[in-house]
Order: sequence, then structure tokens, then C-alpha cells
Amino acid sequence: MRPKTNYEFVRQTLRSEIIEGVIEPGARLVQTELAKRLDVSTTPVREALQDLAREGLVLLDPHRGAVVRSLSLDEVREIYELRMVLEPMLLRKAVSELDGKELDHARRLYERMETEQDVSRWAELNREFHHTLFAPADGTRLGDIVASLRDSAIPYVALSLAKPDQRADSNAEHAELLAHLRDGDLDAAERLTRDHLAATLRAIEESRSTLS
Amino acid sequence: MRPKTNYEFVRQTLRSEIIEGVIEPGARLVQTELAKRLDVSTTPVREALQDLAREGLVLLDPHRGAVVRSLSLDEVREIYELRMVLEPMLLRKAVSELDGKELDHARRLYERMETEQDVSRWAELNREFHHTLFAPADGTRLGDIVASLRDSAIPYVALSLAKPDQRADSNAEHAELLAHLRDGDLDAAERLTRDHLAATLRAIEESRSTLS
DNA sequence: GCAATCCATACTGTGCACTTTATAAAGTCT
DNA sequence: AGACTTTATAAAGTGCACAGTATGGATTGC
Repeated sequence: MRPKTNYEFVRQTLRSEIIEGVIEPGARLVQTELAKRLDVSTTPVREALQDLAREGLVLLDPHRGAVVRSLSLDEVREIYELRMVLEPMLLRKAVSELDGKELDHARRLYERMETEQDVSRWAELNREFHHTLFAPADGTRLGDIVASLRDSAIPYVALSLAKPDQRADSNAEHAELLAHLRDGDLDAAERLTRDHLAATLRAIEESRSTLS
Repeated sequence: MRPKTNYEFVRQTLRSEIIEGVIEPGARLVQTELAKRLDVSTTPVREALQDLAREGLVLLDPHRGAVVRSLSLDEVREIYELRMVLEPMLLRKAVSELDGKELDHARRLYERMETEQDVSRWAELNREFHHTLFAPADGTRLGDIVASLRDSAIPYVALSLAKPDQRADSNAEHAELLAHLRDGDLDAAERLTRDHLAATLRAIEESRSTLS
């Protein structure tokens, strides 16, 4: 199903292509090329790029064009530092309004993740898993900020997910998180969230230092 | 001095008009009207509106148009709750890279605020004062988030500033903050920042409940 | 070797046509 | 007759083709 405006269609398309790594960090985004490929005019493309720029996924210089933003390790660290502060807050806010249906959905996602072998499919499930838990806070400032931070970092998380045991660790933590939520133990859930993020950051740092 | 692109010009113009209250919360923003008034075509206006929408200053429904976002008390509370967490972090980050020149500038701003009687001029100085202290963190995620949160709330802070003693309190707190920074007492500065925000929020809550 | 100029590329802005939405009037059903 | 649905119309947002313009690199001349 296609969104009701073209610029929204372009935005969503580019967004997921960047997040999934189809378009790599550093790649140039030429308006006319994208317009031709997506079969729209340049105007909606331009508007989508500006939107992505404000979100931090893309770097946009006036009269010079757009490139997919590539993050330094320091920037990734900043994102995780922020998430470690904000996600526990968000969790507390969202969980109180979370009903059983959404928790069930999260549980099903978790079960699928346990058996999923394909990395990119696992990552997509992971994204949906977290989104589901935070769904009640969707329109809020905090919800938007966290979602945007998480998306910005996804291409870099991918690096650390290459190792299967990293995914296994994540799965275990997800199970634990669901258990805490079921028991209503918010403090433990908050702590786990922070630890989960810290562990992910460490994994990214390691995979980074062995590469570049 | 006019920015090098038209859409940036429109963005800055509308932004300051909204923040200063020239355009009131709830007001409709019609593309063609704005375009005629600012003597540009509708395209740059549209792009500016989308930018402001993503920033949270404006509400934009596809095919229906834009209105200046008006915040409920709950939303103002959320903004302050976030600022109370993030600004101390930002302070710590920015201050370590703050050189004497910027601190001097902040001090001069503070001195002007002490004698300034006009409310809107005082508010503008206040904005510049805080911006100066956080300037080193300008390009960072955290810096952008805090700046955007602060701007969103400005029209509502204005309510509480009507009372002169509220401004006097703020002036005193600014002096104290500068003293802490000079002494390098970051812990005290952080605490003060939080208290300052809490006090402002309380003032807003009071002025709100007596009005609506 | 350096600087000014030229040129290709791609972004920005305009005017217009198209589409959607909301309002109001006319028609239909019970 | 009243309420609901349908249809016309006006207002405003969206998208497109094309013209205008800024940027970076190549070329020319000194």
C-alpha cells in the first residue's frame, strides 16, 4: 500500500534503504537519479531528503547535494549514551499503557527471532520488537527522539550482528525483558535496557576496531 | 543578511515569528498567503513548513495544511522533564570546551538582562545566554535536541515571564550559574540547571491554571 | 606553477495543472 | 418532516516541467 503523498512514499523508501544498508553510508543521493528510479519528479525527492536530513540520516549542503551520513565511532557513542538515558524513561512511560495484545505481539516476535537465521530479517524483527514495546508513546516527543536515535544507529549495529552469538545474547536479553514486564518489575526492566544498550555499544566498538 | 537559499530564509522567518509569538499557537499557516507575504513561491514555503513540522513547532497534515502547534500542559511538562535530564548532560559536555571568550560573552548578556525591562527583549537575551553556554555542542545530536526542545517551549515560558519577580529570580540563578562555571564546580552547575528548569515549569503551571 | 575563467552538473525556484478535502446544497429514504 | 446520503463547488495542498543559479573541476593564459 502506497502512502497518500509522493513525498511520503519517497521518504519511507529511502529511509528503509538507508537503514537496511542498501544505500551505504557516504553514498551520494542525486535528486534526478532518485526521481527517475522511483518514477516521481524531483520535488518530492527533495522534500524527502530534507526530512531525512533533519532526522540525521542524511547530510544536506545547500547547492551541493545530499550524502548518506556516516557516523564516526564518537557519534555512535553519543547516540548510545543518549539512548541509555532516554530508553529507560520511555520504557516506564510506555509500559504502563501497554495492553496484553501488544505484549503478545512482542512475544511472538521474540519467538520468531529465536529461530531466524538470516541477519537482515532478524534485524527487522528486532526493530519491530522494540517498536511494539514503545508503541503507546508513539506521538510523544520522547518516543520520536528515541525512534530517530535508534534508526540512525542501525547501519552500525549491523556490523556487530554478524556474529551469531551476539544475536543469541540479544535473544536471551529480550526473553528476560519480557519476563520482567510480565511480572511488572519496572526497575529490573530499566536496568536490563541500559545493560542491553551498553553491551551492544561494546560489541560495535569491538567490531569497529578490528575493521578500520 | 539573507541566507543563501530561499527556503532557509522562510524557515528562519517563520521560526522566529512563532517563537516570539507573532504568530500564535493554533493559527493556520496557508502556503499561498505566506508565499505572497514573503515574496517567494510556495515551494520554499512548503519545505520550510515541513522542516518546522519535524522540529515540532508546526502540525502538518497531508492535503490539509499546517497550524502552529499548541501545547497542552502535559506536553509542556514532557518537554521540561526531558530538558531536566538532558541539559545537565549537555552542560557537562559543552562546558569543558568552553573558552574564556564565550564565558565573557555570556557574562555581558547576563549584565544586560539585569537592567532590561522589556519582556520580549529579555526573553531574546535569555535565549542567547543559554545558547552561548551550549555553543560548543552545536552540531551534536544532544545539542540539537535540547535546542529544539527549548524553542518549542518558548511561547509558553513567555506566560510565566509576565511577572517581573520571575525574571529577577532567573537573573539571580544565571549569576549563580556563571559563578559555578567560573569555579569549575560542575556538580553545582548541573544541580542549579535542574532546579532552574523545575522552577520555570512550576511558574508556567501556575500562570496556566490561573488563565485557562 | 598559479590564477582567472569557463563549463558541466546538479540543486533551487517558479508557474501551472492536478488532486484532495471540506463545506454547502440538493436529493432520497423512512 | 427529519435525517442521512449524494453531489457540486471552492479552497488549498501536492506534483511536474522547465528556467534560473550556484558549485567544483577543468581549461586556458600568463
